[in-house]
Amino acid sequence: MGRAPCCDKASVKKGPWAAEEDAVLRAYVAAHGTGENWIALPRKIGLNRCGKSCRLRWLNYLRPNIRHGGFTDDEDRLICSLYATIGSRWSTIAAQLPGRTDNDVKNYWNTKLKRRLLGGGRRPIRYALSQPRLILANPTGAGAASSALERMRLSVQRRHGIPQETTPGFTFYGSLAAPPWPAQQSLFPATATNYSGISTASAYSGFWSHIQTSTSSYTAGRVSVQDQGAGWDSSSSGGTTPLSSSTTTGEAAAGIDSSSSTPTASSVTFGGDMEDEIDMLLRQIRSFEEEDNGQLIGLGHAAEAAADGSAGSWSSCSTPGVDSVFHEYVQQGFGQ
DNA sequence: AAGGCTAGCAACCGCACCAGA
DNA sequence: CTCTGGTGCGGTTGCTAGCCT
Repeated sequence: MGRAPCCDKASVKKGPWAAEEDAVLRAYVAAHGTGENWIALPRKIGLNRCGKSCRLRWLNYLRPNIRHGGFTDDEDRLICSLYATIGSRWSTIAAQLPGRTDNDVKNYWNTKLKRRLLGGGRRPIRYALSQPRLILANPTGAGAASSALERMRLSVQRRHGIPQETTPGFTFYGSLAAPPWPAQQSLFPATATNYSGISTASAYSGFWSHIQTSTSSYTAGRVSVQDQGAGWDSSSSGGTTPLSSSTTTGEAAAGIDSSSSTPTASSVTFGGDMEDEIDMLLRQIRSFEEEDNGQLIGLGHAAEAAADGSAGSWSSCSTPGVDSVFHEYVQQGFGQ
């Protein structure tokens, strides 16, 4: 049984807001604030709009100190870094950018940054790329090379010298001879959920769960990671993987259209709690930064550099201060 | 000049979370 | 404890201006 709609969709006005509507909403919020019920607000002020639409209009457009467009290089880098770290948590990313809204950041990422860094996308690029595009050696499916996820994954694979798997799917995780981060070093006091209870496999899958667009096939794969990761201790991570399960089909790596499902909070978390997750992410960041300061593992030839630039290298968008951003994020109560 | 195509962006949709009844 | 309704969030869609052929 579905829940009742918040308003009568058939009777409320949709589409672009008129200047008069903006003025009415702005005047009301200026006088009464936003503490009241958004659902009841439009009726109260005589707007034939859905309450959610009013809220969205206010947050994304009418709110004071909103900035539109003109993203700076620093903002670009911060968005890239945070996206690489926490995935598509646009509200969290936007919280680090004063005056920016999650919608703005999301649109900016989807229309500019993603294309710039990863190439490809829903719509073809008309302009020439400054660097050659990476051609996947393993085009297992029609969309394999165009998947942003795959590009990110390949980027990290290259960074860590992980050979491309001929088997599609999540075997990437299992192919790690050793986790790419230092030994466990929790930033948090002991909690009910002990970090040591989480395998490197599930930790890594947790990291990727933030970057991966949520597809139905991926969700199936992730579930298998969770289910099986519990029994996969670090001592077994160098060998065969429990991830090459029947749920990881070629589709999982083939760049399935992300429109097939709506990601949810529960679908982007893993078997640990929030603190575990943040802890793991911080170590991941540190690991990347240590690599940047030292030598890249297993990348010895010039072709990699060219490929890196075209397929989405973290180094091209990492921000030195991302660690502090995350500390701040944690201190602020995980962005709340 | 006109039609087609694309990028950019505003807005909508649907789901999950959470608080209060 | 369960249910209900409001809110927040991320993904997707649709519109429009501008560019290209």
